[in-house]
Amino acid sequence: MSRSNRERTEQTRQALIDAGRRLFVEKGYAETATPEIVAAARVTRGALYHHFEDKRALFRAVIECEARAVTEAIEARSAPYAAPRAMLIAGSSAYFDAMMAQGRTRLLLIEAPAVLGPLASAAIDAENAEATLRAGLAAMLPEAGAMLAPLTSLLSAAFDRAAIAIEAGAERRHYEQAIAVLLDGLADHLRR
Amino acid sequence: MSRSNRERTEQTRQALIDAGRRLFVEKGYAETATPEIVAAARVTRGALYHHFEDKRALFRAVIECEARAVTEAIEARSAPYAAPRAMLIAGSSAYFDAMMAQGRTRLLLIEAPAVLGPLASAAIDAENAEATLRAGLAAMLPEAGAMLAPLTSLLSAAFDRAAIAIEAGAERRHYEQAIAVLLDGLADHLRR
DNA sequence: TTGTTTACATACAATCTGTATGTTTTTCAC
DNA sequence: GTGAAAAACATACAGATTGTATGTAAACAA
Repeated sequence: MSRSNRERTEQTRQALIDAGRRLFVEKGYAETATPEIVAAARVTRGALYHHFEDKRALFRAVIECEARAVTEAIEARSAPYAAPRAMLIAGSSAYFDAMMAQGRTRLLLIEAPAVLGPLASAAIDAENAEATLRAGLAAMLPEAGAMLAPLTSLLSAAFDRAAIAIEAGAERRHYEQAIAVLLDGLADHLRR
Repeated sequence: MSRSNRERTEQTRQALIDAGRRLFVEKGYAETATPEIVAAARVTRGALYHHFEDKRALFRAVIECEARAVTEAIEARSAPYAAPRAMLIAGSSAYFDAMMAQGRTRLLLIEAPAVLGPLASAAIDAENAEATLRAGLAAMLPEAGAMLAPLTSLLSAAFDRAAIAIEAGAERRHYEQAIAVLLDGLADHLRR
């Protein structure tokens, strides 16, 4: 059975990304060795280094994949709503759901900033989940003005921390309430 | 010149912590090799592994040192005030000042969670800077009730993100304003 | 069909980590 | 003060890892 080059590449890359994801989640980036990854993906290290510049590049591919998945989940669930506040509530709920996928908080919020650097990691976030939040806040808080960007950033951090806490076993309801209080307080306060 | 064992230990440990700090800040934990650290500290690897169980233990010592320094700075600057809100404002300003020490955001907020794990890292925070914040919030928001812990956690995350953004070049004033708005909104909102 | 490019496979060099095993100072009991 | 014991290193080593260099086979293009 002969595969075209495009097929081979696609399948090999995907196998590496899948295996990498599993192992990075399970043991973290630093403790996962490339021989282990390629064994799980049923390829050789030669294939890995042919398709990715180095181990970090594979990790980056995994991260971009995950970030995209989260964004899509959020947008799908907040799209049905028109009112800014309803969109934000639905979006935040979708965010928490999406982040419950095995190990996502670890990958996106803990490992990625350390491995890719805070700037690269922030850039990936900014063009994904954070973009949705920013749009929602802009609609809900037209009076925010120059503070929109900082507020988006701070609230995004709050969401992230909540996701980590929930994954660590905290009561999700409490954190969703706290987020809602934060948002409503903001809306109240800026409206004067 | 003969040193007592206590002196020897103290000096060697400190030299390792200082050198480690410098290199971990400069190149990150993963890219810093122990031969490099001991060379900078003018000791041998034998000394390193005599005083610390492994490379991670040295890193943990560095982190605990930094976290303590931040806490002390915050407490020193918020102690003079009595009113909760004034304490929080002074404390947050002190926090940003303290976090401007070269590389502290990288060490405490980026590397530590990845190297020590989010739980260990959170535990260190909880008994340091976050404890002060929690006390301040409890005084400022007596009606928070069961939401005090989650709110503390979320606001702490906001502070951290702000520190990272400021280190990355963002306008500090904007972020301090945004934090103030968040806090005041919270106070407003919970007061009904 | 044949030359070239792509997609791997294998072998290798350079490091790095933690450990095991020496050696030299302190310390402590007498 | 001295000798034993423990602490504080120093050195050597085993195992493992990363990225690269080089070799091969399969697809593609002319």
